[in-house]
Amino acid sequence: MNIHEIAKRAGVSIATVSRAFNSNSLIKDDTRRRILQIAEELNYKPSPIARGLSTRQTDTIGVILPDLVGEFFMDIIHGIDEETDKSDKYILVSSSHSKRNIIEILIEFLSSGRVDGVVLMAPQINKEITKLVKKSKRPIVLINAGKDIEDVVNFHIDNYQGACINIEHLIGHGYKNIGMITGPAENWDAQERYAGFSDALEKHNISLQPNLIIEGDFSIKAGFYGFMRLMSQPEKPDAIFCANDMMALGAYEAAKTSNIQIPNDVALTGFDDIFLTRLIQPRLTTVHVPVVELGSKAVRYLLSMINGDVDPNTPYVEALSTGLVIGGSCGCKVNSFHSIL
Amino acid sequence: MNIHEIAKRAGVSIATVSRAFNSNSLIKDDTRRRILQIAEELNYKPSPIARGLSTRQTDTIGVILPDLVGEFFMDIIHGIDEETDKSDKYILVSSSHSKRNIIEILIEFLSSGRVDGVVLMAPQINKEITKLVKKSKRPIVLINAGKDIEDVVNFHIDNYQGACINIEHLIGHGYKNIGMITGPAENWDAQERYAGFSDALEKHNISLQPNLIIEGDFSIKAGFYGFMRLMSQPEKPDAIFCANDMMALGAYEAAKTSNIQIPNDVALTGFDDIFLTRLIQPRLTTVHVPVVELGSKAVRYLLSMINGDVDPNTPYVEALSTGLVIGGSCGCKVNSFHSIL
DNA sequence: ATGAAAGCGCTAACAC
DNA sequence: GTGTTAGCGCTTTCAT
Repeated sequence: MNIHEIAKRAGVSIATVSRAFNSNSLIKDDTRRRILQIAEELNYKPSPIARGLSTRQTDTIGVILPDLVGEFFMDIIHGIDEETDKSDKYILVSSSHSKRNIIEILIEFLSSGRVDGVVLMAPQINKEITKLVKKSKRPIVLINAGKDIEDVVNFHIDNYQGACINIEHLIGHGYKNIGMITGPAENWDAQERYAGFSDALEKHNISLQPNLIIEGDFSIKAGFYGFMRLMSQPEKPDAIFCANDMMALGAYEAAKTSNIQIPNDVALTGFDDIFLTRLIQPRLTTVHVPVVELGSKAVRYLLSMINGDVDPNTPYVEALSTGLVIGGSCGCKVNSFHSIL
Repeated sequence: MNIHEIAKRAGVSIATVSRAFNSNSLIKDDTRRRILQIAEELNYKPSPIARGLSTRQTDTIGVILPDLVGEFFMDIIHGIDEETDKSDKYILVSSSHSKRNIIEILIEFLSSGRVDGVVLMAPQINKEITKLVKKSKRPIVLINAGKDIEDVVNFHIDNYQGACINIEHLIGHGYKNIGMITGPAENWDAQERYAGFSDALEKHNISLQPNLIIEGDFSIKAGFYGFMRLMSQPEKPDAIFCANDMMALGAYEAAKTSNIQIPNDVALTGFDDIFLTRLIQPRLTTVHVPVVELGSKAVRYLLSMINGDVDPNTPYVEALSTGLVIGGSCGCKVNSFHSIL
């Protein structure tokens, strides 16, 4: 069942059939209806592949992620799917978890004509990638590329602001000796969260005590041992900010092991708002990160680059701001239990 | 940069260039090398779109899922991605979460020539879907379609067996009054898990006590209230099998609320092996479900249907068997803590 | 072993 | 308004 068949049955040329499906052209309303009618009966839809060959448009968006495990990536995909769904676009998902590396996938996507544009998230955006992005014919939107990447289109979470509100909340509680278990030094999110922490303290004239800063790696384990070390010092912190929720969970375990009460003995906050934090007692006070929205905003922007609503060559950076989820771990009185039922 | 350009530079016809890239044809090894060499230098790759128009092959697999949130779906995608990656195939992911329904997506995928085959998971496979599947020109593999769906290709988790080993383990501990919080009656997984529970009891001559069976809906809430009801009866269970881990978590909360000790006062087991179960104390004894493998096995089979290694019209059903993850909640002595660090 | 040419199904000038 | 026709980039008979 192809365009010729429909043309024959409708007694028109294939061009007319094509016009009937590409609404904008000039074609008598009557003929269009008749053609669409016939097509409907024969269950005919123009082939996107063939159309793609002609128009260089495939109606599909490439999504490249560093990995495919974990809430974060799932939420990104979810956000993208929600948005592409509305515009009848499809998503081609690829991750660089194993042998294939990001660059290769990106090049393949771009040069093959498989996709009209790409949403790209890489563990770290380097020179090579930015060069590729800038000289690409197809639009590309980066996700979480780091806020220093400014000459491209980049949507990212405002980690700095998230850390600030987190710390200011702790300061509001009156804590003075605020410690932090950071993320890995080379990680950009981690750096921003640390910067927010440090600046928030400074802003409120609270001295940052180096011995209350411990470098972690975002793992439960790091949270566990980080907490242990912090609490076994002579000068203990009265509050600890964990750079992510996983480490906060490790800290909870450590607290339980050492019989330390949260928040009475020490307050605790996290970052990410993963599902798990709702289930522990007291519920963790953490920073909500709008990941689904990150995905949908990024792809919405990509779509408007594709259809020409915004100039693909104009750099654009948007930071999605975060919010604080209040649990009991910071010292607030909340009934965390109701939230899960 | 297209095939003509390469042909011109290599001083051959486009047919020869095409042959050079489609290894099987007969072409002088020398010419092939020269052509490939030139293509390499010019960074040329044949367009999959154009090739698709000719061959009706797109090297992409459609993946249709009921939703995109949650560990389960992520793991499925992960498994599929791992496998398609190896074969240089791409995956087009779509979910039917919102307005688009499964049938529409399926039809679109199949009729549009966008994909070479489909991995399909629907909340429930009905007559309409099976009909579509059977008359489809492109191969389709179902996931978790229910074990009664036998005239198609279907990979599913062996829920029955999982429930059996779970219950037999409890029986091994010596429990006699084993209760269950089931899943929703209309859910197929739930039915199988209940059947495994019931048959395991019967097999070991333990009477099933109707008042120890409570219907839940897989939610934390259902687990909470189910546990409460079970434990407030005159004849309490000495062990409770929750049809999924989420309900088990609810049960943990209920136990904590009511000051009931697990496993001393009552043993508890779950099903699914979600990440969370590793973090609670005592760690939950649950059934590990090989979801990643489910995805990769399904797509591997699909790929061999596509390349003709197996007959696409021969029905095939495979049940992936599950394993028991021993935590402390069933009464076993384990140091559950080490497992997370 | 290689080339010529006819598609694959559609779009988009251009012509009428 | 509608038809004709030349591509889009590739594969694949059929010749040679």
